[in-house]
Amino acid sequence: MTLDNGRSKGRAVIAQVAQHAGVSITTVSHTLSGRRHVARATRERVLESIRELGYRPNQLARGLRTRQSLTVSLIIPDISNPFYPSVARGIQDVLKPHGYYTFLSNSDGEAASERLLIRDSIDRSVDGLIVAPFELAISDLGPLLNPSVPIVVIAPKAELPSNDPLQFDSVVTDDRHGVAEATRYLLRQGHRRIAFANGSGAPASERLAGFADTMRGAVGPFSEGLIVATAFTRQGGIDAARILLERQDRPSAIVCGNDLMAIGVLDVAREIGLAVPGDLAVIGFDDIDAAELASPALTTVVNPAYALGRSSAELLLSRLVGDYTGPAREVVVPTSFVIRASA
Amino acid sequence: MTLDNGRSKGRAVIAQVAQHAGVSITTVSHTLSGRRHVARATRERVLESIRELGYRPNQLARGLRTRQSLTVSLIIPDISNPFYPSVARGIQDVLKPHGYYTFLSNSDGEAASERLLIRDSIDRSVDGLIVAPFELAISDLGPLLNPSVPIVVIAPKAELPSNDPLQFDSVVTDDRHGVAEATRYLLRQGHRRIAFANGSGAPASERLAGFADTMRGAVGPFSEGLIVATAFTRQGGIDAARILLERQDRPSAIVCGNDLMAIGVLDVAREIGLAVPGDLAVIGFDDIDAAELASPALTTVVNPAYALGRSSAELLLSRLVGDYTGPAREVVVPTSFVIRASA
DNA sequence: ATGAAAGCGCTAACAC
DNA sequence: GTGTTAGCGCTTTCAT
Repeated sequence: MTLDNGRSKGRAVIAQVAQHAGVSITTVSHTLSGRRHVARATRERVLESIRELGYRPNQLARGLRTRQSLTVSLIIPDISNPFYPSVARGIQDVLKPHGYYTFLSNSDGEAASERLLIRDSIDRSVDGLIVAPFELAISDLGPLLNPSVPIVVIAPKAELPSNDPLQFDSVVTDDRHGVAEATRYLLRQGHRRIAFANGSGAPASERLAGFADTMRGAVGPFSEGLIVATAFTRQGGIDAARILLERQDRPSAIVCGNDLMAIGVLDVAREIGLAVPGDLAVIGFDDIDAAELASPALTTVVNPAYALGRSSAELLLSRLVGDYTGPAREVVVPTSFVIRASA
Repeated sequence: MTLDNGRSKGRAVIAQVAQHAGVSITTVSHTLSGRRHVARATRERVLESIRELGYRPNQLARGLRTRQSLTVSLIIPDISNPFYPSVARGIQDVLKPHGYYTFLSNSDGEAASERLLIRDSIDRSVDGLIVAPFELAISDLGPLLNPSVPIVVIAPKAELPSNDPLQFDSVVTDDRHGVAEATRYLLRQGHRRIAFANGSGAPASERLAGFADTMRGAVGPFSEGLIVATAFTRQGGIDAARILLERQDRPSAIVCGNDLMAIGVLDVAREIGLAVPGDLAVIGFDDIDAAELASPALTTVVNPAYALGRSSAELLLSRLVGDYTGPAREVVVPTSFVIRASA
């Protein structure tokens, strides 16, 4: 017998429903999908069988057949970094209502890992990808995307050579502008010896540029020693602060690559007895929840994580549901600047 | 022609590899899986074809056939709640090395949503589930799990009627004990009017019990008014504090259902000019990153999120790889108590 | 208004 | 050591 009917245990499959209702598999399929008319009486009967058997369609099988898995993959550096949960939430809030499930993977910012995760995701037939690359250059993405699955990248607004066109949909924040605004604020307060505590990876360069551009414009060439790069973590901030604050001519203000680093800077300021903002002004980036909680509360550039998530998902969705097939788009999500107590 | 060969675009499939290498599909499959010996020369040829065509097996098809999707579903209330990212990270850190991908879904703590997500996950043929139920009672899970897919629940240690046995693998924290410890600490400091600001949902009852038990033991029956239940959020803490601190005989200490609430309590203490811990001692629960950052830094019960994640994934994994098929297990992850500045 | 049958891309008996 | 073939559970031509 070809049909494993009467399998009393386990999930019912479509063939059992068909037999139970006395119709063909095709008819069951169509009463479910509504893609073809089914006589009222037949439909009722099928529906009743479905209920009785507790039938639920197997999405794997469906996906194999339709080439649509209703699945999306989100690849970020680390969900433990408080910036990303909101991004993830924003994405899911727009995707879930459309029936998409989301794979979440942490790349730890390693290029090899990012590459692997993209490949693996595609192997799993995801319908789309949202990637926040950290080490991987955007130009590296192309070759990985052989079968053209839509991807949107979340990144700092890139200073891309204007000759090569946008390759992928992307949602970007104007990190450069955000840091510039923060730096100008400090300048206006009269600070002149301002340092920049940077992390590494994708977000680092634009943030640095925003700082360096502004400083050069205002005070001319400035000491290289005022720029130090560690990591985008609290410890990174601690390390950077130790270096910066040991200088004989220590800075009166430090702009940080992100809030986590700023919190680290606050740690060492407290440790060595520097009053913030009296002796040292500190500015962060991101505006994670903890920024407001730090003492003093962090003055920071807000990186709208949730909005970033939503926008990227909307971009992706427009391709998934097929109402957009045009060239790559870039949506810029504006940053803003929030003045609290640390500067 | 049955075989869609020469499809110059898109992904190569196994049949193309087979043809290119001049072998059968079976042989390709076996050189990949290693589940049957393939002559060295043949294998080399196949491998070369695979490389040349850039072939990658379709995991959906594989999953359909093998009934193993290498996929796990994680259902939590909200990834934006700072407690959960570490849980998620812990899970992924143990699952990913074994090839499992993780679906992440937010239930927002609604029973209907939790139920739906479990069903949908199963429809997608996940190999296992990890659920942190908020509204859904554990006993509600049974019916949803018709085809026995392994599930592990992350929950506060339940006071289950000792007659009915454990139904599912679970990893629990001894919330009751944790809160009791915190309460005893306050008692030892001489506090007598101690209030409890609770949230709602699964974690609420055990935490309350830990408080109430201890209080009754120490000071006898105490005013019901000292217990208020709002929500496990910062705003919930604010609401609770307003109620509690308006009393003519306001408490000298408040134990909170979680850190977010404690932070909210701190907000109103500051607002109405109460010194913490001088005028009011505050204790939280969870020890999220922000707890240390709050001012004053929160004295709190540490709920080891990352360990919870790891343990639950290990429990699940033991069933997935099939070396455990016994009865449901419960692993208790101990809480600890960290004394900082708020109490 | 409904069915038969082909096949999505793969694995695994069952041959030889 | 390798190939043939029958599915996994579904959707979708193509018939009638």
